[in-house]
Amino acid sequence: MTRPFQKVCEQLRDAGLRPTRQRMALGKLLLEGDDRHVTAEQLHQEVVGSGVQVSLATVYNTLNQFTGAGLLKEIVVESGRSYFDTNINAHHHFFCESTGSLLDIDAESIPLGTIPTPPAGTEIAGVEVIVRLRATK
Amino acid sequence: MTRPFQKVCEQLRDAGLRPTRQRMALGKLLLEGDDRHVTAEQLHQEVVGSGVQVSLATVYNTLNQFTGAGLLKEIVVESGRSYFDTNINAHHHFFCESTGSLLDIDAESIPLGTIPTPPAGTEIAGVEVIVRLRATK
DNA sequence: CAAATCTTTCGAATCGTTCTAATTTTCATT
DNA sequence: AATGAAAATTAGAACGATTCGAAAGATTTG
Repeated sequence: MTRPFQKVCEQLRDAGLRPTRQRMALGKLLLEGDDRHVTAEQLHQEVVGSGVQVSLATVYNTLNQFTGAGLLKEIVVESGRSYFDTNINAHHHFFCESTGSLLDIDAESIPLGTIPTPPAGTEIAGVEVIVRLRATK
Repeated sequence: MTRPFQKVCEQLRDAGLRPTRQRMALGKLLLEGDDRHVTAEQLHQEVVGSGVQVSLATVYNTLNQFTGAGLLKEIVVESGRSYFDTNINAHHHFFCESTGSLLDIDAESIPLGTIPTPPAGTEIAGVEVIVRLRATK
């Protein structure tokens, strides 16, 4: 690849987001490479550690914009803390409360029967399974 | 029933919690009657409205103690807000993001296949399914 | 019934996150 | 390349949900 970050740049443009330095830096961390689960705080430390000056507010803004654009998924497993998942395919999670770590489970690994009909006036937006783990003694 | 709140009182004692005025007031609201989904803030307004002076901190403490004792289940569906469910049987939820309302789904209504084996050193503490709803236009 | 201990309580502090308003950057047009 | 307008970034304040620590209260023991 001659232009290594062209893909990230295009993803941003396609989402209607200008490829600013800050967004590119975050995009490189999030949109390339393996699937990850990050918190805003973690990501902020990481991007600053990589030498790019980005405020925490911008990290939050960007995570929310990426999520709105469908580039990320927000995962809520603990009150008071959000995780963002770079795997945007339908899938589920193991969540270990003692370590705070998330692990993907392929959607096919947990076959779901028919979901009951939702209340009138609503439709299903998504189904997520959280398998909570505890450490064995 | 001659002593209407004896049952609540016993539940508290069985859980190793002293039946204080505040806990009894909250217990009456939560442990009798139909299944409910409450936030700490909602419950606080309700108990104060019923004429019993209880601080919000005590509502939080009590909700956490009840949850620890298995009298309640904590449901996390939105970052920054916890719901507490008086239905402690295994079951799942519809969650409507636009109204913030939770609705129980019986465990049997969503048959789950075999759950993948959890990572070494951990065991499954619980499996919860959240069916996210959006309003139909 | 006083001392010692353990529990409960609530105001204040803390946490993660969002808002605000001023500054800086980006980008289309010249 | 310079211009201007729109969009993005920032530090810090503000916010809501939750937890903490010191003090008050209850219970047990001698």
